[in-house]
Amino acid sequence: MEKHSKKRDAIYDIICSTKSHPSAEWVYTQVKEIHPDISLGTVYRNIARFKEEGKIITVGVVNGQERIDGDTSDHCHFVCTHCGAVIDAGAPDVTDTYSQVFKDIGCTPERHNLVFYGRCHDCTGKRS
Amino acid sequence: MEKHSKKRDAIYDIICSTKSHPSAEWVYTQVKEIHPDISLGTVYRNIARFKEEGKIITVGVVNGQERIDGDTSDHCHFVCTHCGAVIDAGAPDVTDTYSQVFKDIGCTPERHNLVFYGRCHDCTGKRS
DNA sequence: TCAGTAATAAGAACCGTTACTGATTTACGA
DNA sequence: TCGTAAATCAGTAACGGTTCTTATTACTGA
Repeated sequence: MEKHSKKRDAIYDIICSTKSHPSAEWVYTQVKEIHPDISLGTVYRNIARFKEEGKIITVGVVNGQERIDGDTSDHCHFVCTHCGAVIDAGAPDVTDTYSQVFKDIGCTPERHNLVFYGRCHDCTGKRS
Repeated sequence: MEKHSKKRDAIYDIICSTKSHPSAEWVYTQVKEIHPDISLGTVYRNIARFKEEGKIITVGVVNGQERIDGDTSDHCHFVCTHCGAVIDAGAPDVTDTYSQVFKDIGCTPERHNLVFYGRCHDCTGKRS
């Protein structure tokens, strides 16, 4: 019997309504506009729950903060090393390429994460 | 003019002499056997330096700890979600596949990181 | 030897995240 | 619409990996 929670729904809605691949902190500030009494712990707790339920995925850690994605479809990401933006970058099909490799080392891959690093469109050409 | 440092050399040697893709903590305990007065801060500082110099790369964050690799050649990794082991998994050739994607979104990738997750050979079939 | 500079040890500070506790909200049957 | 139990939450303390600070030490060239 899964109980519903307005705050949990709000957290999930905000995660799914953005393509910015947000951090917990960002989600927290956004939910706070709707539920000013929300706690950062609630955001973390529900993000962990969504991950366990497979409703969201983690993109990776950028500048020490974990970034999440409400889009669980098979796709990879581009991380700007200058401004920290995380951008969708299409769907890979690399698993087949590596099937023999994993047979050799006896590993059973369940998922993978392909991340490119570089400068995003806005940061290309910037000085510092 | 790069100055000589026995401890820095020891840190680098240990990183390069293992294929375990260690954490800073692991490197610290290893260097401590040679230099008992080594400081954890020194390990972190020199790891950061090696990264800047391009002498090592970071594999990713496993269980909250950053894992590094002295092998800077083009290859990807397998992370065991059960025991946390990081294993080399051959060389990818995915950049070409994505060249058009990056033209579309205007990003200039410099490097990438492909990580597979699952159970390693030893952990396949284990219960908990 | 000496001055100047880089590297270091020790530990405090930092910061994202997690755990805990008591209060509040939710689902659901009466 | 109530009452009740379980789920959820706010607030906050604690945790742990990493970074920063400061005093000290080691190295280099003169």
